[in-house]
Amino acid sequence: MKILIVEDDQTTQAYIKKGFQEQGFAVDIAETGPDGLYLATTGNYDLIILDRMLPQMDGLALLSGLRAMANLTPVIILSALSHVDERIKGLQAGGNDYLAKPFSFQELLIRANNLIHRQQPQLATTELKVDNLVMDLVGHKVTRAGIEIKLQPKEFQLLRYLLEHQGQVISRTMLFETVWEYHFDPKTNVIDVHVAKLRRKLEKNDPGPLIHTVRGAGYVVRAS
Amino acid sequence: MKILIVEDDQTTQAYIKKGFQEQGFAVDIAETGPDGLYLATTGNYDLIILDRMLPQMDGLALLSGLRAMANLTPVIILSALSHVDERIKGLQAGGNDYLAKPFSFQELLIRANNLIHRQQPQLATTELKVDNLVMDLVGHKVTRAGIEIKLQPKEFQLLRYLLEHQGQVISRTMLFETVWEYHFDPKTNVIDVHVAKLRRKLEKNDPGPLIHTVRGAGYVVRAS
DNA sequence: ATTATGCTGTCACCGAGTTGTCATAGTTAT
DNA sequence: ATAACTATGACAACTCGGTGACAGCATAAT
Repeated sequence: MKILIVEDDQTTQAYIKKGFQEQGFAVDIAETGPDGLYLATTGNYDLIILDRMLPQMDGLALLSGLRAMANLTPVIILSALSHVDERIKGLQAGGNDYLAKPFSFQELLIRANNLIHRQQPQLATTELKVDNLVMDLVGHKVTRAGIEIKLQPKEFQLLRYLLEHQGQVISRTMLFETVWEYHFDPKTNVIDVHVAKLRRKLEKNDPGPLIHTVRGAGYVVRAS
Repeated sequence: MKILIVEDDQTTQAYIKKGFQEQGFAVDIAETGPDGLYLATTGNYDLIILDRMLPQMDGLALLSGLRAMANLTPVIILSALSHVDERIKGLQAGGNDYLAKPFSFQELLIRANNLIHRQQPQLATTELKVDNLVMDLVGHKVTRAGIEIKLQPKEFQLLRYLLEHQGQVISRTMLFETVWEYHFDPKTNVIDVHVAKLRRKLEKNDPGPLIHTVRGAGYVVRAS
């Protein structure tokens, strides 16, 4: 995945760049409108993040130009101008989304992923740990105290998500969204069932519980 | 934090409601446009989530009506119509954000938090404190002077609400509305009972009282 | 094509954990 | 002193999560 950031402010630029790189994106930068337009038309990007106010050229002019060339790369507009009229102008110029500054990187990332149609950002991590449990994401292997534990795919995904958020209580809603990709309440106890199976496997050789139930809220993974 | 969901589809409605409740929001529901408008104008909400297509009344009509009454509560519009023109219409009618269905709850939550905590995006609180008591909302853990205190779900909710309003006297009516979701006078002393249990747990290791009774009015949390 | 195997989800039941009721005791204000 | 309000212990009712058995599906092997 390759994205282009068109932004003259050094701080913002660095902030976004670093964030996306950590998520495994290839990032190019343009600091001026003309540079941006040139790269955008030649670079074959999956996404363009465009600052509204640029030296030499308004971001929206760049965008209009790009669309005039029938280039349909998704564009997220960043701007300090958050008023409705401005947002409308941004969308009318061909922007796919409009984010007012200051924004959180997490939000930008979600919107970016939405536009790229990517489900799960690539994580930089290759191993997840808690207590004596190790999850090797690359080798798809889980071991506890050195003993390998065979997990089924769903169990693996589930454990992965819980480990990625260890210490946080994860609600069933969150699990349905991310692991099952259900975007409604399915009125079922699949999660409970899978958690039960996971627990049995994880606690077979070492009875220390890792997945804790938080009644009325969800589950947490933590060492204690 | 109190939000209103105006949505006729039962599934979506239940899904969003549950999700927000898990995050500690108080949630009201309206299924029709007129109901929604009535609640929206009288309920003093922090956020309204509005379905675009409602029986009897277009969601946008509701929104226009609301804005015409100078009500500025942030509104997120949900809609199956994702085309730019539709999004523009939504923003023009006074919407603060526009989310196309199907959407993920996490995205909705982020946008909701952004609108509610506009001044400091993404710094939604994750910890509440008073004196030597710390409530970790993400990990669902409560500690006093470093010692963990185990709370039952209702006790947790109750304490959370009190801490979110520390220094303010909270009436039983308010607690019934937000923590118990009773919208009438239930003629019971559940609250007293739960406060008593809470106090016992909180004061087990450090007798300094945190929850103070205000005779005839309710309870306050403060350090002294 | 048929069979075998393994994975995922459904369901019903059980029991632990949680919550509310009530009776009684204690406290405060007038 | 009395009335109104609040605290609390014991218990009953209920709710939610855990679990085993099984069904449906997909994939791989024959």
